Order: sequence, then structure tokens, then C-alpha cells
Amino acid sequence: MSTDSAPAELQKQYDHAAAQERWYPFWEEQGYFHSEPNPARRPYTIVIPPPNVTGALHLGHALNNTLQDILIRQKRMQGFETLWLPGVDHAGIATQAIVERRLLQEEKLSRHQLGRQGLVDRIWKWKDAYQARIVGQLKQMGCSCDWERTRFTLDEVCARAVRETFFTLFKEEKIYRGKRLVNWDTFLQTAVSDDEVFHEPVKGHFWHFRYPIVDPKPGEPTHVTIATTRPETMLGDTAVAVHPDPAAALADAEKALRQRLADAPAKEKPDLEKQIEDLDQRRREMLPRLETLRDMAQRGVKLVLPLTGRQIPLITDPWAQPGLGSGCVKITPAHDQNDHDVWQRHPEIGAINILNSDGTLNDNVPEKYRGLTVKKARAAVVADLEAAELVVEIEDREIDLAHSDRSKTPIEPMLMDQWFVKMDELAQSAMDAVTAGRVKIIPDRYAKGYLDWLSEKRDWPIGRQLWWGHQIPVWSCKTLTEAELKRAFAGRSDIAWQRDETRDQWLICAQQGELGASDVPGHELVRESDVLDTWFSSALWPHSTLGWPEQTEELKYYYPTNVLITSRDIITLWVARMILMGLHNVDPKRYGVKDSLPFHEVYIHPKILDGYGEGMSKSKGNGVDPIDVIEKFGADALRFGLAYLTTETQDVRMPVEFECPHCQKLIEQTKENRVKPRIKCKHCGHEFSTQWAEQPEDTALPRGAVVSDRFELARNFCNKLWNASRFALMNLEGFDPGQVADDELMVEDSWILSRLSTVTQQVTDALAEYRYADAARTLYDFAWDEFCSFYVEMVKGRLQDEATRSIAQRLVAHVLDALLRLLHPMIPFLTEDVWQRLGQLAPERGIETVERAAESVMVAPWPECDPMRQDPEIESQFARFQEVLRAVRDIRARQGVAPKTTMRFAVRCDATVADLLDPMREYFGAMANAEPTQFGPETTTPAFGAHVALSGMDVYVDLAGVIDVEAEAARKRQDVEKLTGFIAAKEKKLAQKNFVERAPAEVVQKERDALADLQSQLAAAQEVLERLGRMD
RNA sequence: GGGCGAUUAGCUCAGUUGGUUAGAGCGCCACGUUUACACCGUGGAUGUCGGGGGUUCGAGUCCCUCAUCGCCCACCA
Repeated sequence: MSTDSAPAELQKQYDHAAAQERWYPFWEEQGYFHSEPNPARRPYTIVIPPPNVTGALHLGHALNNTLQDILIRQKRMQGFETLWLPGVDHAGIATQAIVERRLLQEEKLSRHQLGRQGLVDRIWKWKDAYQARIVGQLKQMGCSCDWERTRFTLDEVCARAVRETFFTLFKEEKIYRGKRLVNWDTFLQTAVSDDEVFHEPVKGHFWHFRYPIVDPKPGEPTHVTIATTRPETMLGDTAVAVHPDPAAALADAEKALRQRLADAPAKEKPDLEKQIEDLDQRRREMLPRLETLRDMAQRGVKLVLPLTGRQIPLITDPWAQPGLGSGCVKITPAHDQNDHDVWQRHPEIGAINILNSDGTLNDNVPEKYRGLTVKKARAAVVADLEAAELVVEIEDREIDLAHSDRSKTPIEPMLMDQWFVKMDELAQSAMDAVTAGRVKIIPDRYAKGYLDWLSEKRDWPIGRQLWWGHQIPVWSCKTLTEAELKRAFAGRSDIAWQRDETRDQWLICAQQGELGASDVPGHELVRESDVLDTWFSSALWPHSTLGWPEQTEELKYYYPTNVLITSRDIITLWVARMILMGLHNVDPKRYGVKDSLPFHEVYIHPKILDGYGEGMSKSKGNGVDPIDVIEKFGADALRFGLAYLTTETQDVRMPVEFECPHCQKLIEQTKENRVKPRIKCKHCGHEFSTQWAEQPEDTALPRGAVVSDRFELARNFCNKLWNASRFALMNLEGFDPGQVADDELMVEDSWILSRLSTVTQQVTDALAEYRYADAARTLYDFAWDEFCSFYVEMVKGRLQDEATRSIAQRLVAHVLDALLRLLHPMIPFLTEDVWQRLGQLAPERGIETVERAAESVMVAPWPECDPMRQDPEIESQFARFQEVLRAVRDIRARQGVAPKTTMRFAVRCDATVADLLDPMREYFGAMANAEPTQFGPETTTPAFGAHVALSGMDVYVDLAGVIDVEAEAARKRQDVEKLTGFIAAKEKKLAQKNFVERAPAEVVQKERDALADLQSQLAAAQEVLERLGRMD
């Protein structure tokens, strides 16, 4: 590469856009992103958490991907064969929903009008567009993904893995078909996932009904009372339950309550006491009746289900809690999750679905209710029960009703055929992997939620009533006999079948390809219309993307991946399932991999919240497009800023602002304005549009970017680096590479090399432990406060001087070189831009061994820490110098001495300190326009002096003639007061017998030393005050 | 209901295993364009470390408790 501008022409401000445009294509052309299995090097692999193709990336993705790229770039520099495998997720429900919604809005077409293939084609187009957009965003962020290996959860490679997995699990009978309650959206006529359901309190009622008992014995109750908030569901009741041991259940409930009472704060006690009282009352009044009902249930007593004439059994089941309601509960297995569970325990009671898919009542209810909506049916049922005098009571009650997020209509729980994965063994294997430490979750507190969730071992429902996804590879046939099946598929190991008794049919699964009439002549095969849960394919991501089930070189080399970086909300949905699927699918022997596990470490990063502490989401309107941030601050600032904020415990709170496109001023984003399609700028009065703009009159306005000033720190830092680099480049004219012997080093050289060594170690360690913020802060402080504020300032003089210039240049080039490499993973563009220019002026670098610099910082070696360079003596010497420098500057500022006036100062200190300060003499001139007159114990207090007391040092400036005596005296009085206070506190502490006797000796000694130091500071201050006083 | 996290300067956050006088950036005040940088430099002011209790010679840090906020999971006949 050639640079087309000489260093002197470098702009004062870092042009991030130009650097991004220039260097990303360069890296791509050089092939740095691409990885091939290479036995000579160790692999380092990360698979991207594939973003949903639903939409564009937001700041959360920017964080997630920045953290991955930082590691990948560092490992690449460390010599690993690094693969960062990118891709996107088809995100079944969400993507289909968005495309369907658009279709309806823009073309007034429903999916049924378009047909399955038509809709799927449309979604593919959407996917192509958004995948391109997502990839574009990642590239703008500087992500060094291997784009040649980009995968999509629905592409042919992933599909092959999905089919293989499904087939194997089916064959092992870990996949089965059952019934499950789904959240049915009666408006859209589709099932929606739990995540797409929101609960909203609505006003409703709590109805208490009586069901007559068939042939009660004399003295036995004639009715049972049940209660419901959904009366119409009674038409689907198949039983009423009573607890099998109400006395014990009541006792348990009371025991639990008493336990809570004992632990409860005082405030809650009265409420708990009342509950215990109620329970007592129940025991007295209701227990005998419940026990009678229990006995009747065990005898096989039936009830008449009103309005239907059906007889249903009274059963015993612990779901009926004696402490609630009447103690009896109606069981509607087809429309309630808990009742469904009861049915699983009592299969004989059966389940009756009373709803059509449009939410009207079906033919399983008496004729007069058929075709009614739920609402109308409810009114009719209540009226009829009232007429039959079976209504006991109606209470008003607020009900937390489930609504569909997509249609905003109430959800009806409905029983559907559903495919499941048996989780017992799979879940156990995933739990064991974490408890045994084979997979480490960082921070480890997240392991608890993972283990709790898996320990329930709930079977995983994997079917979705959608068209966008992997269609379930199962064909059903009602007419085949088993003998015919065996004959038709003799010798075919790629075919497996299961008997579906409830529907009296065979379910045939094919490992690959399609089944058709030719496979079983004379019989009709019907393919399952459902598709698989998106997580089913995501669960395979670490191995499917590497070609599994084929025995590929990639799988052999790159698997297991090294770390998974993700956010905490998908630990269960995704991480757990990847672990169990990896364990199930990837046989180490067969595939020649070290382990079945997909990774050994999972790093969970913070969430990005808005200024109100709420998570960012598109629906709330508080999301930030990383591209907005990149345009305003640059990709480097985005990345460094995010890394700087990634601490272990905190989520990242980020107040955001709109940037007015007319006047560039910022407007705070509030809960009100963040959902508006257009906003009027309060500064210039012009209007601009937001992400909500849909109407032409809104979209015609220029868009206001959403940004956050929290990136200013990083942007300023980049600019600082740019200018420090600029300075270095301007001073490297005539650079002469060569080694530097130790005796050629000046104090500041040894000091910066010592600091660099420490910082290299700290940054390397921090990144190895995913302590991104520590790494970023360490580099920030080193670059700004040490390299820029001290080293660069101190080396200026030597760079002007022919005699010393050459060595100084080598040091500057060396330190800058190392700094660029350390910063490159976080700040890739700027470091590359400078690296290339540095390469022109100083193609060979190093102070111990001189080597040709790499063609790109991206492939330069990660700096090695040289512990021999760490020199505590130099560092403490330097600290002394910095203290004195600061004191001198302080005096200049507070006495208002003009910058151009050279100040003369002296330091009273012991001989050892004087020896340390002596070599630093000349730097006071360059850095504070100050000239030392004397260092040592014999320094005296000047008559007209300002003074700063330091630990073991007194700094005096003789200001005869210019001194503001009163200001200085006031200052000293303040010092005396402060010191007296500190001394009193210390003396008190040291007077405590307990402290002196019990605290470790070195702590006590430290306190004593500190006291002595404070006392000497006080003495000096008093002396100065006295002398100033004499001048009055 | 169960669990997790947070609460430190006006704002956003650091603060290692308890140990001198609790830090940073922004903002604020004063001064300054000294040849890399005003997206800068120098100096300064600003804190009952959410409240209360405890352990300890010593607590921002450990324990208990209360309050507020956020998140996850479950449940609501």
C-alpha cells in the first residue's frame, strides 16, 4: 500500500470514515479474514450467534459482535488459525410474522391467498435483503468474519444437519408425537410462542357454579361447587378433582405458611396470620366435606355436567388445593395447562376440544352453543346456568389475561398435535457438562439458571404451525400395515417409522430427500405441514456450520469452538440446547474431534439499557442503530466505547439523544417522543423523521439519527491517539533502525518501557479472562496519561537534537508500534491507518532485535510482555518527579504566575530522594517552565514563598515580589487545619490498644509512618505560615 | 411466588483478597492557543459510598434487614 499524503499533511482530526472505507477492503483483499485448516497452527474458533433476519442489527448486536471481533483479532495476532464463522438465523415466527404483516399492509394479501410456496418465496427475498444489510453492518463495524463460510440456518448445509438430527432422534424414539396446549391466536389462526404472549389485566368475573352429583348416598353432598373465570370452558370439562388427602394438604399449607411467618418481615406478618386463620377455619368447616368427596371419588362417583347432560367423574388429584376456593376444581384438559397436566396423570378422563380454529365453539358442545364466539358462549352458558339455579356466586375480579403480541387479541389455550423431543437424558447430559466444569459459564452466577431450567427436563415441543422453517420430515399413512412397511423399506437404513395409535396411522421419517407414492405403491403419504422450532436448527449451529454430519476437515480442525459469546436471555433457549445437541450428535471418534461439546467457555455479556434502565427494543422505540453511531463517532469509537463499558456486573445504561439533521443539535429521547414518527427540533424548529415514519409526509423528512454521548470518551480517545501518532510520524523523518543498548536509555525511556511491559501483561491477562473494560481502561490510561502526557512531552527535546534524535526516534517508533498492536483488536481502523504510515517511515522496528514490520497490524504479532523491563525503582522515581511537577504547577495556577514566567523552585527532601530527582532536572523546564534550584535536606524555607507539602518532600517556590501573601496564607491555614484533622484521627487510631495489639504489625507501622509524615508536613506548613505572617 | 443483579460526585460508571486522606470521563469554575491534539492542556470545586443494624482493631468492600429500580423463571381453578 502507498500513502498518498505525507505525514505533515495529516489532518488534525482523525477521519474515521476514510479509514474505514480504505482498510476494510484492503483486509478482505489480502484474505486475512479467511481461514483454512492448518496443522502447523492451533485453531481458535468462534461461531457467531446468528442474528435474526427479522431486521437490522441494534446496539446489543454491536456489543456482542465487537466482543467477538476483539478476541478473534487478538488471537489472530497471537498466531492462532482463527475462524470467526458468520451467519444468520431464519427466526421462523418473527420473520414470517413480519413478512405477512407487510404483505397484508402493502398488498392486502393473506398468506392463504399467496399459498405456502408463494409466501416462502417472499420470505426468501426478505431474507436476502436483510442478510445483506446485516452483513453490511458487521463489515462497517470492522468485524473480521470469514465471509466465505457464511451460513444460514435454512441453507442446504444446515438443512442436512437438521434432517440427520431429526432422523436419529426419531429412530431413537427421542422424538415423539403428542398433544400439547398451545397459545392459539384465533385472529391470525396460528399458534404463537410464549415469548409472543403478553399479559394484560382486564376486568372480569369469578363465577361459582354447582355440578349435581349422581346418586349420592344419604347424608352425602348432592353437589360440588367449582369456580372459574372462563365459564364457557365448562362445556369441555371431563372431570372434577378433589385432593386425595385434604387434611395433609391443609397441614402442609399451614406448615409452609408458618415457616414463612417466622421468616417474614414485620410488615407482612398480619397478612400471613390472617391466612393461617383462614386455613384453620377451612379445616373446621370444609375438611369433613372434602374428605367425604374424596371417599366418593375413590368409589367412582360421577357428576352431571350441566347443560350437556354428560356424566364426568369425580377424581382425586393434588392439583385440587383444599386451601383455595371450594377445594374442588373443574378439569378442562383441552383448554388449560394445569388441567392438561391432570389429564396426563388420569388418562381415562379424556380431553374435549370445544373450539374451532377461528375461536368459535365446535361440534363437541351442545348444538345451541355451536358457532358462537367465546364471548357469546360465555354469556349463554352463564344465563343457562342461572336459569338452572346452579350459579352460587359471581365475584368481580381483575384477570391477568394472555394476549397475542401480534394481533393484540386474547389467546385461547388449545390442544394440538405436537412433536416433542424427550429431554430426560439430553438435559441430564447438558447439566453434567456444566456441573463437571467441562463447560464454564462466565460470570458463573448464570450457571444456576441454566441448571434450574434443565433440571425440570420438560420435553421440548419442536413443531410450529408455520411455513417458514425446516418442514418436519415425516410422512403419515393410514392404510399401510406394518408388514407392508417392512417390505417397502427393506434394507433402507435411511427410513424409520413409529406407530401413532391415537390417529391409527404410521409415521415415517426419511433421513434425506422426499417420500412419495413410488415408495409405497397404492398408498397415500401425507407430509407433516408443521416446521421445526427455530431453536432446533440453532442448536446445531456450532457443528452444522462446519459440515456435520459429513466428516469434514473443517469439523475435525475447528471443532469444538473455543468460546461462545452471547447475552443472558438465551442461555436456556439456545446455549443449553447447543450443548445437549453437541453431546448427542458429535461422536469424537467418528469425527476425529477432541470433544463432543460445542465449546468449553460461554461468556455472557451485559445488556444495553436506555437512560430509563429499560432494555432496548424496536417495539419500544428506544433502539439505536450502530450505523448512526458509526457515522457520528466512527467504528473505532463505537467498538472502544462498548469494550470500555463491558464490566462484569453492570448492564450498560445508555441515555440516547436524537440528532437534529438540520442543526446537528441533540434532543433528549423521552418516553413520549421516542414513539413518534416525526419530531420538531426544539433548537431550530425544523422537523425530522424517526424510525416510526411510515406515512409519505413523514418519510419525506430527513431522518434524525439516534446517538448517545457515551461514545464521546472513545471518540476523543481515538482523536488523541491519532494526534500522538501524527506527532510521532512528523518526527520520524530520517528514521534509522537499530538496536538500543541499555546504557543509551534515558530515565523516561526506561520508565515508559517498564510501564509498557506491565500494561502488555495486564491487557493480555484481562482479555484472557474476558475483562474487556479492564483491558480498555488500562490502555486508555497508559496511552493518554503516560504515553501522551509524559513520554511524548519529555522526548520532544531529544527529537530536536541531532545527537540524540536517532535513539529517541527508535524509542518512539517502538512504543507506538506496541501500542498500536495492543489497541488493534479494539480500534482496528485507526491502528491500521497509522501502522501503514509508520511502515513507510520505519519499515524496520525494534530496540532489542530489529525486524521488518508486518504488512498489516492485523497480522502483526501480539506484543510479548518482557518482565525484565519492569523496573519498580524507575517507576517510583518517576512518581516522585510527577508529584513535584504537579506541586509546581499547582503553585503557578494558584498564584496566577503567567505561563511564560519561569518559576524557580526548591525541594527539601532527604538525600535519597534528592538523588532520584536530580536526573529529572531538565524536564521541569519543558513540562512546567520551572527551574529547580536545590534538592536536598539543606533546602530552607524562603521568606517570600509558596509551599506544597508532599510525603517526604516540601516544594518551595520563591515568589518574592509577586506573591499574593494573603492568598498564600489563607491557603496554608487551610492546609494546617486539614493536616491537624488527619493527625488527630491518626493519633486516635494509634492510641487504641485494640488496634495496636490486634492489627498486623506492618499495618500499624504504616500508620505510624503516615503519622510522622503528616506531622512533618504540618511543621513545614506552620513554618511557612509563620514566615508569611512576619511579613504582615 | 422463586431467583439474579444494581444503588458510590449533577450525569454515566470504576473501586482486586476488608487496611493511609474513595477514583475516572462528561458537566461545572479559573487560567491557557508553549509547534501532535480545543475531540486539547494546566489547576480547582464537588461524596453521610441508598437507609438501618451487625461482624471486625478497622467496612464502599463481609453478614442481616428495609427501601427503590431493573432482569429472568414460575403461577394466577
